Amino acid sequence: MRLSQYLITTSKEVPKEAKCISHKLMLRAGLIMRFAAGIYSYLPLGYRVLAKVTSIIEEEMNQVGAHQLLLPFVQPAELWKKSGRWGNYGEELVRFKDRKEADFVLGPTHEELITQLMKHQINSYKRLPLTVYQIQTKFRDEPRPRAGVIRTKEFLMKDAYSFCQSEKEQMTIYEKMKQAYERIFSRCLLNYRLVEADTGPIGGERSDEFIALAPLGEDRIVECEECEYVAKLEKADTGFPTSGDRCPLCKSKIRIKRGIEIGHLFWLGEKYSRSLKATFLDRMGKERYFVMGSYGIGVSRLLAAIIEQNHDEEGIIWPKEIAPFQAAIIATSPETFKVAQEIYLRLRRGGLDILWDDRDLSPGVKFNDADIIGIPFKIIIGNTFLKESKIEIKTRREKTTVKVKKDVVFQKMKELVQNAK
RNA sequence: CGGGACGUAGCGCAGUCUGGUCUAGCGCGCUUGCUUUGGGAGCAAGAGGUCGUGAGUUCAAAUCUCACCGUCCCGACCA
Repeated sequence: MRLSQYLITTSKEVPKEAKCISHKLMLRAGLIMRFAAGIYSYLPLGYRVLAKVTSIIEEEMNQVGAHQLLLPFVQPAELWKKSGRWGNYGEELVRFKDRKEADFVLGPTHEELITQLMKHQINSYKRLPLTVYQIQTKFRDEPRPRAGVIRTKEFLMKDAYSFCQSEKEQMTIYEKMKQAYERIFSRCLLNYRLVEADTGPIGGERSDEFIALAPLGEDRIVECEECEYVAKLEKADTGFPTSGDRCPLCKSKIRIKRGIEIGHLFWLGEKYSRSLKATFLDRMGKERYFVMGSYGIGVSRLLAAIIEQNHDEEGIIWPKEIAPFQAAIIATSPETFKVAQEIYLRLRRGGLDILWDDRDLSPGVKFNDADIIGIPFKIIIGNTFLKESKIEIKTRREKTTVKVKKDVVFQKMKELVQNAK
């Protein structure tokens, strides 16, 4: 991509609305723009990052045999009345009437719809177990959106639903999904904890949450300094502990930490299949309710969590799998413009995703832009090239530099990208 | 929804207390030209504002009063 032809607007100054690091950096790097409280659009650069995260999630979901589909965002209220959530989901549920005065909701989650879908699609145990997922915009009319993209009214979510014939089968899926989540969050370079949680308005019998550690997080967890013990603050075995209290398991000191909820697993059991009368015929020809699970990842929120844990003074430091571009090419003098172009074309032909900063600006501006955006490598063609015929490659995260000859830049870049975090 | 802060150019701010000097100013960014080119360059010339909205007080309102709208923070609530 030629930067001069791309929609990128970075900023030295921070809009005063932003208080937390990820929000500031997302605005400064020009990833998002706010239209109302908790309502954001993603600019091309932000969308690229969102797409990278999305594709990691898709890979891992497909890996565990989940099938991607797309449910409607606008949902008939009828199903919500059947499940009982029309009455008890609360004001977060946006309701409206169409021109014929029929009730609808904007989907905050999709248990009702997917259950209804499966009720019609599956009627034999031979087709089970089955897991499906979608990546889609959700709407929840939050009383107080906050911290940029961490709590918004409209957000991108991956929601998966599993349908099984028994609790035992459901347990297997639940575990597989948990492992898939662990791989997803590791690929995002997130430091997270897995804790048991409340089921909330989704309901069901148990739930587990993935919490990315971050000081601005809304969730509090209790963690032992020595042993494995970790729990949500409100579910801790010792009432309402404070830092320095004793671990209920090993009596060492515990710590309170804050974090952002990035993923949630729900053991739904028959909650929705019963209320929507979704059944299949088992081996004995007997009608049975599906045993269900649902599994969410806040995709847009993930970006904020990743930035909270991967940044420095200069800006974002994207993990290589998430970076909008793998490298930025920067020519620091007019004489090296042609060489930069040549390298850009070479690397692009080789399949690397490159941002060529071909703007007529001073080098400092280009360095700073590449840094705030968080591009993992800067390929610098300037004085060093004119003097030593060498091209420099600087690593964003480790801040190291290597110098290479022009004709091996592609090879070296492939190697660096391969080994990068 | 309770408590607090804020709203002046695309962004960051000054001016508001004590009304007139404001035909509203500064920095960044933007446009044009020339010079520059290794960590946010220099000079020159420019463009850009219903001072959140509405009503009121006054000879006179960015400035005072009231109402409303919007934004952010803390809390409650929630994924």
